[in-house]
Amino acid sequence: MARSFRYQEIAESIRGDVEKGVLATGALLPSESELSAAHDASRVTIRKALEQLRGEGLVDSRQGFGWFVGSSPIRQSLDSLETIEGQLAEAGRSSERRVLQFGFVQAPVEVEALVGAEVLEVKRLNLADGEPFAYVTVWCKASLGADLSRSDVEESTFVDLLLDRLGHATQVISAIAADAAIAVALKVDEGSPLLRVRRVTTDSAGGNALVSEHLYPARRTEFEVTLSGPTGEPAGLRLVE
Amino acid sequence: MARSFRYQEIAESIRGDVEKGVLATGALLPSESELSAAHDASRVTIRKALEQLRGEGLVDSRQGFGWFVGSSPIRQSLDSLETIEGQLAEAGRSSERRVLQFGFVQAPVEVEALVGAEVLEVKRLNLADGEPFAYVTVWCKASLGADLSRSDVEESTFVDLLLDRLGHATQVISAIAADAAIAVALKVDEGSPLLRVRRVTTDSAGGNALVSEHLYPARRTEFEVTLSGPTGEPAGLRLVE
DNA sequence: TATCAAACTTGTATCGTACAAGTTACCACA
DNA sequence: TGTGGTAACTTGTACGATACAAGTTTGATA
Repeated sequence: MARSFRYQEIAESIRGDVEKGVLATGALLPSESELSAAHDASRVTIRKALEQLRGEGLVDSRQGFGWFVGSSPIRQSLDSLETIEGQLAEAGRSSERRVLQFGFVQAPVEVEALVGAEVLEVKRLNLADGEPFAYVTVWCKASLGADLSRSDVEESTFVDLLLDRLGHATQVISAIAADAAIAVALKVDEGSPLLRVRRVTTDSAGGNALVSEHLYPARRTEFEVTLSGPTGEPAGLRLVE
Repeated sequence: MARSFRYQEIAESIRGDVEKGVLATGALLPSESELSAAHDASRVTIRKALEQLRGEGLVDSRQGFGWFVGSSPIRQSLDSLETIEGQLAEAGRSSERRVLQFGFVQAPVEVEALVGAEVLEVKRLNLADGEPFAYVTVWCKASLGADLSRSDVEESTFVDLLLDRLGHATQVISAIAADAAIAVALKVDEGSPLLRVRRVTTDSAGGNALVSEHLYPARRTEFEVTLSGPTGEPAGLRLVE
């Protein structure tokens, strides 16, 4: 299936050595030059393999010192967790998705500026184990929405449906109080806090394709962010239920 | 000061061409091969320069098509902004920090499990332009907190004070309703939604060092996340005021 | 007009080399 | 005996060349 590259094979080989060998954290690996000779590959390729394993938390290195077995097996599992999107899709697949509204409408002002005046508006309630989990509104650019049916959006996520036509996304996480209609749908008290995620997804050409708003009951939902260093970039972002 | 590399010089040169040239978004750049010949550098170096400019949002590319002037000048400034931590530190430096409580106390149960029974507890109100901006509680492991004075934490952030002794961090973003005491401090109505960030920061050895809770008025604060692809990892996470 | 192939483009894997910068071990000298 | 300098390692990174995969455009041909 997936083409196998030299550096991936080497990464697997090293992973095997590390896992079956003494797995004492801190144990030193052979130097890049030695690995290079042993696997008959250039140092560049060896590094690529090692950095992949570093990404998984299996090994780490210090300049001038060497590569050693990683110290924190907890981070390892944390980092390999899926992102929000993956988890949302997963939750969506394994649970009920109830479409509350489906049709072309005049876009709200703040949406019109992004994807045009006429949009496909879909309001959807996601349930997990029978309990309402998220209240989602998607405004989809008319040209993209033209091919979609109500049962399409009931069965799959927008991301799945349009995967190859979408680019990157920007999310804004905020909190609001539940209004009456949403409180009923999500089975929470009116005025209780909700996590709100507003997302703008671009199409492959760079224009805006989707605007969506996701509302989660705060009592049942949290976002978890892992930062690689005290001042570093987030290494992963996931939805915690 | 900063050593100048070939690819950085080339990036500057291309940036100049793009900015003074026709800045119509979508305008095509010379191909990598042509740039390679023009600057007498290998394609690898040209690519590195172009990818740096892509990181700034100035240019973008499509496989088989070419490099063109970036389409979204807004994203440009967005992406170059600092991460949450940087912004928090920035906000802290340029504004008032009022210490409400400082002392060693018995840790709350959920904190005790992470950093031990006795902790340095600091409650702090951050203000920007005289307005309360965040209500922060930090529980610091006793061994680390022993060296800190009240004026230390009033003048600097914990991250600044302990920078070289801290490792990575995990954040959880959630929403809660304001209780009476916090509503007064943040000048919001009791029961109004707050964004809550709970963070566990490890020390360099991998153990837990700090537990903190940051509360932001939801009406004034949001978190923004940029995703590199529809199902990709978050490329950046920042605090939007 | 519709289709297919050729000639572009970027994307990525691989080889090589050179040098900067951090770490360790050892040897000479006070 | 201790101390300092240096040599010999290590990783980190810049740069070069090449090969091929894969997407896009263009033009020739049926």
